[in-house]
Amino acid sequence: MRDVAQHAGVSLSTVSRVLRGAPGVAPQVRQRVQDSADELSYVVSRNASGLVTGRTGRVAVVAPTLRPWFFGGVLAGLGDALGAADLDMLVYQVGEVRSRRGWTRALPLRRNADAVVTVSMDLSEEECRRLDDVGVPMVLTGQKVSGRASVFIDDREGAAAATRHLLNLGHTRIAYIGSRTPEWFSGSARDRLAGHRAAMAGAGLEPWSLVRSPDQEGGELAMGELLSAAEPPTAVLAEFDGIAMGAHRTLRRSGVPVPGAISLMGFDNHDAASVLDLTTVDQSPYDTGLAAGRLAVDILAGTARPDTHIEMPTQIILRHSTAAPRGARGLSS
Amino acid sequence: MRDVAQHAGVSLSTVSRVLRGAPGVAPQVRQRVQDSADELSYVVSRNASGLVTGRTGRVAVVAPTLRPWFFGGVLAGLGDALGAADLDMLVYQVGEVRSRRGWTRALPLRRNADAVVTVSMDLSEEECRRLDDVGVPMVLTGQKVSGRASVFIDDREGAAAATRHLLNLGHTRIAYIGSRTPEWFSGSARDRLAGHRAAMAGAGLEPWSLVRSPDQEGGELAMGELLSAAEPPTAVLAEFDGIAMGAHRTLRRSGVPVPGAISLMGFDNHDAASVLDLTTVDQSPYDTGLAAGRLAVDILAGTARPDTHIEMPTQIILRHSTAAPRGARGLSS
DNA sequence: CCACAGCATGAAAACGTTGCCATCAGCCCC
DNA sequence: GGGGCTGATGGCAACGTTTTCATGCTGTGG
Repeated sequence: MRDVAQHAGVSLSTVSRVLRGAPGVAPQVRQRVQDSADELSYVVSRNASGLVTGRTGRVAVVAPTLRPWFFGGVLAGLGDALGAADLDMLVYQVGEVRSRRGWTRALPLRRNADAVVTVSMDLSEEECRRLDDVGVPMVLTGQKVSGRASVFIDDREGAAAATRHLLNLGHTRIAYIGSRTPEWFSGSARDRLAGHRAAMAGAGLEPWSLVRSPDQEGGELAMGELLSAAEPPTAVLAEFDGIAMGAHRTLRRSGVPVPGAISLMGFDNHDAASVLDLTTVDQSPYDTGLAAGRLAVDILAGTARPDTHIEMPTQIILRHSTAAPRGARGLSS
Repeated sequence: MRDVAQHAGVSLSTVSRVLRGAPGVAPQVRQRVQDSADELSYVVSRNASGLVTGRTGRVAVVAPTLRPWFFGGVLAGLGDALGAADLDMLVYQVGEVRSRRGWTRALPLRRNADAVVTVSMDLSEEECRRLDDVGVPMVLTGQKVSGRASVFIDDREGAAAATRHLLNLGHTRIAYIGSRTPEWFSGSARDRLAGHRAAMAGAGLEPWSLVRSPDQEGGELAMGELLSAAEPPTAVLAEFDGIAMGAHRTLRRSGVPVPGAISLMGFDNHDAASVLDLTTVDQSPYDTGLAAGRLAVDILAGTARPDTHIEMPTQIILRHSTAAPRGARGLSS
């Protein structure tokens, strides 16, 4: 910066003003400084400016993992929203050791980010409070916590709608394949199961749910089990597309026609759902990320309240993996 | 930090030494300072320390987009590798406007990151040179540029091996579906096509390749075209799994059995490839990211040369979408 | 018993910016 | 024509660290 000042023949203060776009600089001088900066291809160090302003120009994004397709979409949305506000995006993967190191890892954020966005972290109340200690605004995605900025979908209603779709087609023997890890039953897994159960209860039917590992294999195994039941289901709703894909695989291998003998439905609208012609509940991770990013920006700007809740829409995507059960003549009503 | 010093009853210097793990502090004092820091849940500001050391503790990751599954894997690997070295990961999406803003966006990195990792950016020589101006070490992934640290797979050989697999099964009418956007023919697209052509030439066969848009739809359309040829192919190799999935969809809709009538092969081992039982060429984006992250760390530490090349392995994953053509009795030899 | 080495510790400068205050010039109005 | 106002500009302290250098203390060898 000193070099630029010298090159333009002005003081440090003036260069700083120009580069910050602050007022109080003659247009002519402003231009000259701008040119000098460009010529020396100079950019301000966020480090130094952050030191004095207290703002870092960075937003931390915390996710349990980055591998699944879902997170790429969210990150893309976040990146676009934050980039538009000239904020940089710091990405942290806290991994499965969250219970032990989770809050420790949160600390490095302390004065190194202006805001924190969590992605599908499924934080407990206590963890939320611990993050509050970091002292920066926080936006949660994938979960809804009262009093805190959240961007989420209505998992409960999504699963209920999916179930109603199957019910309306005339199915009565409907099974649900859910997931949980040995130590973790995620909030969205809980909500989807609850939504399914509520819809079943609404139709006066007994729920029939299996819980397996949250991956394709879980779906494969669960479907195998369902196929060997005394009276197999005529429709299956999976907690998410990955499970549905596993189930689909078992069905294909067993020669069970979909939707001929069994209707299959997923949740999330995974990239590959269209390949399998899988009926599913669509949600857009990109839009979720975009909304969360914008919310973070607005909270920082003071134009949004730090307890804003944004519900993202879900929508049933009808493809060809669901149909009326054999022998039915249409809507059950 | 001052608070910690006061709390522990020592000077700022000592606190700094302890927190940096620098030698020259009595074990007893070290412990006391550590405890104070923990109690006040204090962490150093990377901003301030970077200001004086010149190191930012951050590595910038630049990708054209973050949406596709591939990038999530790379980011996960990078995050793990960088996190292990206590480096933070800054993620930038430069988008499709790369031609215009590409080098402009590179500038903000100037003194805000210790190293730059590009992911599948397919940089030209000139763009590389422009990035050199940033003045920090740079690691390229998804492309091989001599004289610069690169992590890549051998796309050419992967495609050649895939082609040989089909040849060995006895196929002779093999089509290749490649991709390009109106303005962009990526390096890996070029290499895979070249590898396929070389293998075909090695077998004394004429290549038969189509080029479409780089998505499922491109695959669907191309497959439609192939099916209406005078003599359709008995095997199809797609540049990547997304295209193969599109092709698979067309085949399914047309009632063409796979691999009964047509063998289909992809590239990349997409999450969903296993669902379709698609034979494909495996590469691990996670491992690529991990290797690139470690390489960046090593270059920063001075233990790796900044022109190191790392070739990641590819491997053919045999599933059930490829088989000998009808009427063949086995290996062609 | 003295000199000196070696180690633990503290003091202060420096890093690159911003923000406040002072200065200065030009202008308007009385 | 002078006083006060406005707007442009420069000087300087401060931000929170690291790093260098100085200082004091302890133990050791001559």
